[in-house]
This record gives sequence, structure tokens and C-alpha cells, in this order.
Amino acid sequence: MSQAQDRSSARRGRPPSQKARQKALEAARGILMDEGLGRLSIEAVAARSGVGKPTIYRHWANASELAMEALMAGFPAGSGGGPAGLEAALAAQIATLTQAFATTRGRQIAMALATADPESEFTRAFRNRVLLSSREAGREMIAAAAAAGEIGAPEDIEVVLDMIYAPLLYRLLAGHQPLDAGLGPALAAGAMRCLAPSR
Amino acid sequence: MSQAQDRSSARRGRPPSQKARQKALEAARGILMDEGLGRLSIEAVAARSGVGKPTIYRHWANASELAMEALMAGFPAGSGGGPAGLEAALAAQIATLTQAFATTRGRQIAMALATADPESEFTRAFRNRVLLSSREAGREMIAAAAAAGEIGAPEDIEVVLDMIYAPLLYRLLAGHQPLDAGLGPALAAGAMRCLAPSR
DNA sequence: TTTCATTTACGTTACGTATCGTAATTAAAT
DNA sequence: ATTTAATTACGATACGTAACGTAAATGAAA
Repeated sequence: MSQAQDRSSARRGRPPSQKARQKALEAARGILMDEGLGRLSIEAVAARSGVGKPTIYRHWANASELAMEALMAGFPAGSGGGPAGLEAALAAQIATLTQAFATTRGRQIAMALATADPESEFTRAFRNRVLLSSREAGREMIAAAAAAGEIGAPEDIEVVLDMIYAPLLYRLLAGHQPLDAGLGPALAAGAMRCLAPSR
Repeated sequence: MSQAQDRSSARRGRPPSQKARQKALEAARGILMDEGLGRLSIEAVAARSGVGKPTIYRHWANASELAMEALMAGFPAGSGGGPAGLEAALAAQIATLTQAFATTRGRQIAMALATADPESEFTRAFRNRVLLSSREAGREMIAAAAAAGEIGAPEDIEVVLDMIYAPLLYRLLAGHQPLDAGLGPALAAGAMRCLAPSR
């Protein structure tokens, strides 16, 4: 009976197609790379992938969700959990992010962001998914260091967090300075000076 | 001032385009002739004519209205106003209709009707526009003849009207017998026998 | 075990409207 | 009289869903 019970949990009818889903994601990535975020639409993805619009709408609510998944799959979300010591942990976190953006995928995300309307659904979703979650992880690392007596209680943690993470986004979008290996240690050191007790 | 007043009745902004309207109608006629009523759609007309769908929807509420106008423009509506004498007037009216259906346009309409769902918007609209209005014109001719003393008051005018006009539609749709010149006099003579006082 | 019925997903085509940049007009300002 | 502003229509593209015939599955019946 257990086998019958196992079987009874199987859905009847035609199963959703993972193949169709992958084809849509690949087409979306192709459009993002070849033409840019502004050219990504459900119609364009359907035309390029051969996947019907109703099927695309079964997997994603709109073009922004699809774009997000097409770009973000496999991309680190900026979590903490680095080495001991606040400065080293912050430097490691930022290094992970800058390395991620240095990949082909990361550069494409950056390009997509640069061409997108800053108030678009996609840009807001990206900030939430990567930058704000990185920022929250940083807040937790700083709070843990203060609780351990490694630093004093920060006077204005919001400003410090912005000083750490805003340059990431700024360099990403403006492209005037590189997101290189030196950024992590520099930002971490700057944060430590900001967090040192004032004299 | 009257000129200014005349001018004030002119609409501001871009005038609706009669050219666009004619292009849509021509494309609709082309589709009806080449492919049949079932293939006429707003998308197909837009694609064939180059007229945008929003523009088509400004002129017609749906594909059925467009089809009706594409087919019916210039087609007689089955009005009365024929010669004196009921039998001659009825024969003339039916002759006008059968001649209209004998034209290329008329045959196309017939073909369009034959392939259409009998309950479709289009078929119902056709019945309203041509057959029912013909039937009402017939009713008026019969009522006028009765008022003039040419015939007695009909006992069951609805049956008589059906006997006159139903064969038109039946021959049109079934195609088993021709809509020829003999039909008008035959139906008119039959009507007169039906309208003669019973003995 | 095989066949049939039922259920759910797929892709095609169409619908009817939204948004946008451009075009064609009239009205107002200069 | 000319220029500028305002208004309305146009066509392109996209949206998100409806309807339909077909495909791919499971469950029931024979």
C-alpha cells in the first residue's frame, strides 16, 4: 500500500516541462547579453525560445522575474560567514562580491543594471537581493564584533554601512573605477577607522 | 463670426484616416475571398493591411462588424418600393435580392455564410441586416395591399412571410437549387395564393 | 496487462488594451 | 503671417489571458 500511497502523491496529467523552463531561461540570457535588459520581454523570449507565452507565465509572473532568474542563478547573495575578526570578515565579503562581478556573468549583470531604469522592478529587485542582503550581513558582522568587545558600540551604523556598500554599487554602475581586489581591504580598513572610538 | 463658429466645430488634433479605414476594409475583403470567413481576424487584417490594431478597433468593435461592412458595402438591403400591385412588388423585391446574390460579391457573401457558424455574430447580423429587413419590407407591402383592398386581411402573415423569405436563405445556404430569376415570380405567386381568401 | 478515461501542460493563435514616439491637425501667442 | 502649444490619431510593440487541439502523464476498467 505504501507504494500505492507514494504513487497517489504524483500529480495526474501532463507534468510541467523543465525543458521548456530551461529553454526560456536560456533565451532570456541570450537577449540580455545580445540586446540588453530593455529589450527583454515575454514576447521576445517566447519568439526566441519557442516556448509559448502561457507556459512562460506559468513559471514567472512577469519579465522582471524572468530576467532576475536568468541573471541571478548561481550568483552569490553577499552573505557573511567569513574569517574571524571584523576587518578580515568585511574584506572577505566584499572580495566575494567583487570577484562575482568580475566574472562574465557579473559583468553582464552590471551592464544590465547600468542600462536599466533605476526605478525599474528589476533594479529594485537586484538591490534587495544582493546589495541590501550584503548590507544586512555586514550589519550582523559589526554587531557581533561589538558584542564581543572587538569594537565599541557604533555611533551611526547606517552611515558606516553605506560607506562600505554604496561604493560597490557606485563603481558597478558608473564604471569609473574598477571593482578590483584592493577594494575589499580598503573599504574594510575605512570601516574600522570609522568604527574606532572618537578621541 | 459664423466662419469662426464653423471652424470651432472642426475637431482639434489629427483627423481620423479614411485611407487607413479603406485599407483595412480592402484587406478584410481579400481575406474573406482568399481564405474564408473563419480566417478573418483583427490580427490578420492588421497584418495584411498595415493598419494598426488600435486603429482598426477605433472603426469597428470586433471582427464581425468589420466582416459585415467589408461584405455589405454597396449590397442592397432588400427594401420595398417596387411596382404597383402586390405580386409584382414582391417579385421585384426578390428579383433584386437574387440578382445581388448572383454577383461575385453576392456569391462571396453566400460562401461566407455557408462556412460560418449559424449562431455566429456574423450570421445573426446578416439575417438582421438583409433577410429580416427584407421580411419587414414584405410585411409592409402586404399590409399596404390589404389596406388598399387589393387583398383580404391576411390570416397568418408570419407564416406567409416565412414562406416567401425562408426559401431565399435556404437556397443560399444549401445551394441545392439556384437563386435564379424564376424564384421571384414563383414565390410571389405562391404568396398570392396563400393570401387569397380561403373557400 | 492492456485499453480507455481523465487530468494537466504545452504551443498556437487571437483577443483587446496599454504605452509610447511620431504625425497631422487646430488654436493661441507672438 | 509665423511660430509654438495643445490635441487627437496613427502604428509598433508588448501585455496577459482565452480558447483550442494536441501531448504526456496517472487512474480506472476490462
